[in-house]
Amino acid sequence: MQENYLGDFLRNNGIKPSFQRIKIYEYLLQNKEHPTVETIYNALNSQIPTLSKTTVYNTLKVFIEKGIAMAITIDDTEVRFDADVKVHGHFKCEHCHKIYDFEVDVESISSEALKDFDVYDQQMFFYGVCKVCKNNS
Amino acid sequence: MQENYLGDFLRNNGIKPSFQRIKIYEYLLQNKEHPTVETIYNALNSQIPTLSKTTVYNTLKVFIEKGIAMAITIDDTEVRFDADVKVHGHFKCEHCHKIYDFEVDVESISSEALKDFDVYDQQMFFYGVCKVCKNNS
DNA sequence: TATCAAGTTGTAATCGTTACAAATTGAGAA
DNA sequence: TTCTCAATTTGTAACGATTACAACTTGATA
Repeated sequence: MQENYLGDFLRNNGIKPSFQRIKIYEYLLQNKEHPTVETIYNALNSQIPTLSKTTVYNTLKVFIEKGIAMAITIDDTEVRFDADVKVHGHFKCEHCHKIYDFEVDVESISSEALKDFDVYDQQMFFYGVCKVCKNNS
Repeated sequence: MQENYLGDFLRNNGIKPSFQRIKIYEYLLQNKEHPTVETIYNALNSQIPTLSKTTVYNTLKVFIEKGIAMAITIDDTEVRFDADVKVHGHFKCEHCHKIYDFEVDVESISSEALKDFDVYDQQMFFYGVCKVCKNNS
């Protein structure tokens, strides 16, 4: 998890490993609660005082293009980001607003109706009340 | 599909059936390609010259609260709307930008990880290239 | 050390959405 | 019918996340 390792990882994915890019990717790896641009920017601004929010936007865009991160639009007022790019579902608790990951059996979803379609990406967003909030009410 | 029928339907769902609300709901029923606010507004503005875009926003919000429509945020640059509120998936073709509905076996998705969660809503967004665009390239 | 492309930064612009106050509508009461 | 009041509609202004853009900085290479 050192910067060398991250630098190599970025390079292997066709991304020139600048200091900002390494730090942003490192943040995504260490903070799996699907942070927003705002959250990432605020968290890193203390380490990188010159950081620009535009850089955060640019960098996440590069990560997504290169396939090492993905955007989670589970809430239409904010875009969140996730360094876990394997197919999995997201559950948003409407009470505590926390977002949970959950496993999905990909095969079982692929519908007969899509058999002649090329599917490159899948997003599954569930909404409701999580176990913790259910028990506390 | 007359206005009387729609009026009763809205009333039965706790929505006072104004002229604007009937027309907007009627539009959703007749145009199943998941229109945006902009599209709905432009389409109805000729029939209802005094229509305000705010009314379209307000009305769709009411429809969603009362459960007779849902928002489709398959693309983070535009919110689309659908009067079909039963659980189903949406596929967006990145080539022609058309959005297809597809059936989903709800039971097969509900994950073990969510067994103690209350799930009120489910969205499934798939992205790729549709059959038509595949064959044309 | 010079060069130049790539990356970063800050500001301004964009645009979908929401807030808000005024105008309109419509149902029930008098 | 006319009055009243709450609900609905309307238009404008404000908001805020994101993007455009131009200037500045960085770092690899010659």
